[in-house]
Parts: sequence; C-alpha cells; structure tokens
Amino acid sequence: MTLTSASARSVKGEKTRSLILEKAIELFRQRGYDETTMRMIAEHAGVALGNAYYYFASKEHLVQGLYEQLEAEQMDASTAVLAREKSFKNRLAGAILAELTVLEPYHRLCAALFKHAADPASPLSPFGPASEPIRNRVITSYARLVEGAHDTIPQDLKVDLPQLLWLFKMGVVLFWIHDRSFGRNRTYHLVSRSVDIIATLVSLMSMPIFVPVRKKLLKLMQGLKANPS
Amino acid sequence: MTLTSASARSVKGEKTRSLILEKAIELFRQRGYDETTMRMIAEHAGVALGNAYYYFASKEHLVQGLYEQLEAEQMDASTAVLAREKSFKNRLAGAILAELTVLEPYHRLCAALFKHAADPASPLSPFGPASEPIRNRVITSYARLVEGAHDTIPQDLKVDLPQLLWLFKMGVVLFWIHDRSFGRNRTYHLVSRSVDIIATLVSLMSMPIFVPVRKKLLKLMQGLKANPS
DNA sequence: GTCTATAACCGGATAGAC
DNA sequence: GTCTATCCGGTTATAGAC
Repeated sequence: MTLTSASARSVKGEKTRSLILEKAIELFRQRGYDETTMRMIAEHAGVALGNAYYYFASKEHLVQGLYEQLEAEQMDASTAVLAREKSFKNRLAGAILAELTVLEPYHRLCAALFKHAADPASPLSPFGPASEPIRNRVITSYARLVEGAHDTIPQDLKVDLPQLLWLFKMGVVLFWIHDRSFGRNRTYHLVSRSVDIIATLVSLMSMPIFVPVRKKLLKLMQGLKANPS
Repeated sequence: MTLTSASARSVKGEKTRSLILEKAIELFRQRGYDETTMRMIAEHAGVALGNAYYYFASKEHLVQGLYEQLEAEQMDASTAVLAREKSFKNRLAGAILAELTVLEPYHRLCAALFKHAADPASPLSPFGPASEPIRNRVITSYARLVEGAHDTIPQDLKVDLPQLLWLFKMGVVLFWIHDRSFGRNRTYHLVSRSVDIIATLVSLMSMPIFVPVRKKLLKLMQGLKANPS
C-alpha cells in the first residue's frame, strides 16, 4: 500500500505548513503586515521562499489562518457574555465589546489587512463566497443573541435581525479600525450610544404602525438572498 | 526678473503633469488598475519612468484626479434630479441612482480601487482627513436634498440626516462594488427598497414617541464630531 | 532651482530542476 | 515537497540638463 508513505508525506507537509503559518502570524504581530516579507517568513520557518509559496498561494492566504483563530476567540468571548446578560441591549453591547477586546491586540494588523478584506476579488473579503462559512457562524451567534433575549421582539423581525446585527458589527469594526483616539474611546462611545438606539428601535418595532416597515424590511432581505450573487 | 522663466518652466511642468494624469486615467479605464504599470503610463505619456514619480508620489496619487472628476460628475447628475423631484423618497432614490449611473463605466476600476480606499493609512480613504473637502461637498449636497424635500421632517433630525445619508450612500456603493448581477439589478433593488424604508422611518420620526430616539441620535452624532479623530 | 533620464533596489510571485 | 534562479512592477537614488 502506498497509503502509508502518502500519509507520512502529508503529515510532514502538514508540519511544514503549520510551522510557516505560525511564524508568519508571529512576524505579522511583531512587525506588521507590510513590514513582514515572504522572505523573512520563509527564513524564520527554515524553508526556502518558493517552498512557502508551495503551501500558501499568496501572502494574503497566510492571513486566513489568523482570521479563523480570531473569529473563534471572538465567539468564545461573546458566548461568555451571552450566558450572563439577558436584556437585548446588554447582550448586544456586551457581545460587541467582548469581540472588540479580542481584536484589540491586533488593531494595527487589522487596519493593514482591511484593505485586502475590502477587495471584492480577494478571498479575504467578508462579503465574498470564500468567507461564507465564517460569516454564517457569526450570524448564527447573533441569532442566539436575539433568541436568548428576554425582550419582546416581533417574530418576523427576529428572522432578519441577526444579519442586520452582523452588518452593524462590520460597521463598528470599520469605525474601530479608523479610531486613533486614546483608549479607543470614540469606538466605545459609538457602541454604547448606537446599541441604545438600536434597542429602542427594536422595542418600538412591536407597535402596530411598524407592521408595514417590518414587511418591507423582510421583503428587502429576502430579495437580497434570492437573486444570485 | 526670473519670474518669466520660472513661470515658463512651471507651465511646461503643468503640461507634463496633466499629460501623465490623462494617459494614466485612459489606461486605467482600458486595462484596469493592476494591469496598468507605471512604466506603461510613462511610456504612453512619452516621459521616463522616474519623471512620472517626479509629478506623482505614487500610483495611488494618480487616482485622486479621477476621484475628483467623478465626484463633480456625480454632483451634477444628482443636482439635475433634485431640480425636478420634490418628495424626499424620490429625491433620495433619484440622486443615488443618478450617482451610480455616473460610476457605472468605472465599476471594474472602482472595485480595484476600493481596497486602497479602505486602508485608513491611504489618502484615498473616504473617511480620512485628506478627503474631507470632497466628503463635505457631498454631505452638503445631501443637505440640499433634505432641505428641498416637501416632506415633514423634524428639525433636529434634519441636522444629522445628511451625514447619515452619506453613510447610506457609502454602504450602497460597497454593495454595488460587490454586485456582479446582470444589469446591476441587485443594487437597484436594494436602493429602491431601502430608500422606501428610510423614507417611511423618516416620516414616522415626527411622532412624539420618537423624541427620545431623536435625542439619542443627536447626542451620538455630536459625540462623534466633538472628540478628536 | 526646475525638470528629466538612467540605473538600480526591493519584495511578491513563478518556473523548473532535483 | 523542496530548492535555486528569475521575472516583474512599484519605488528610490542620483546624476545631470535646462
């Protein structure tokens, strides 16, 4: 059987691969993205430049590992918050603040990476098909946030709210990336005030006058889902 | 007087400069941003590579001229719409659609440029200080959109609405950039439906129950303006 | 002091030998 | 699966021309 040697090879390959990724993340954190060269990464991992490209198609692809790691950490942090907070407002504010706390050590790096994320052609784009698994996981966690809230939320709104909150989170992160204020105070102000407004609007949404708005919202979101991307 | 020779030189320089810019935009449109090299631009303009860098600090700087040109065209297009539409809903939908129509021939280019715009460090970032003049012009045009609408809009909301609409426009453009649907249909659906919702919400905002929400919104926006960026 | 040209540098990416 | 050699393009250094 060639299976043994094949799997042996792939084990060795997996080792090299993770070593390269590990060193890359280490260097990205220490020196920033642009200041870290592929040659550096290869050297630190003890492999040739070309070999790094055998495992990772581009420098950007090296980042995806970091992305998934950060997403998992953010999920853990927000889950802990959701276990103790019961009001919609506190759940939303708490979850987002917890997520930002996870990202904080990577602020500089995130800013450098954001440009790649914004490129529709890049696999790192949070809106693209390649990041759908991550995106769905995050939206699901916002669905739990909504579902576990002790507030009165109209059933039809509950369907779309998780996606809208994900969008809101993206906006907050965009703001956070540009935020150069001391202690990231501007971002924290934005979060507390805008969450307050969102929570108030959500509670008002139960009123009868809002039925047409809710219907329109539902139709909008369904329309976006239906058509091909 | 050295003035004559000095100004003669600067006239010649200005000529070279605009020639390079013109050829750059031409090539960007024909071939896209990444596929256009600085060497190509220099060659088409009939100057040496280093000379292009004498006039433009980087490839990105060549884009800024295009930006301002597109902004002016968008302004003209939306102004024409505002002259004939009187309802807030039609003014908003019309203005945004007119602006998108201006951008349409540059869709591919805009997508390629967006990654640079998203980088907080880039002067092309629509949120950065370098693009404040452009940003203010656009927000002012949205203020005219609001001011000229025949709808009942609470006075305090009128203050912030232009900036919020600018933000909405940015979101629409982001969606449009990612939109690969035939005839950009997904974007047009998004615009018509979301403008409908915004208009409905704005009209509801006159109701007394919304006073607290409006106050919170005002405070949020003022807080963002107050703190240093 | 304003402008132009040539020759490099640097880093991401690729080709192809082993 | 790993290496070496090379390409390619943005950017810079610098020498000199007007």
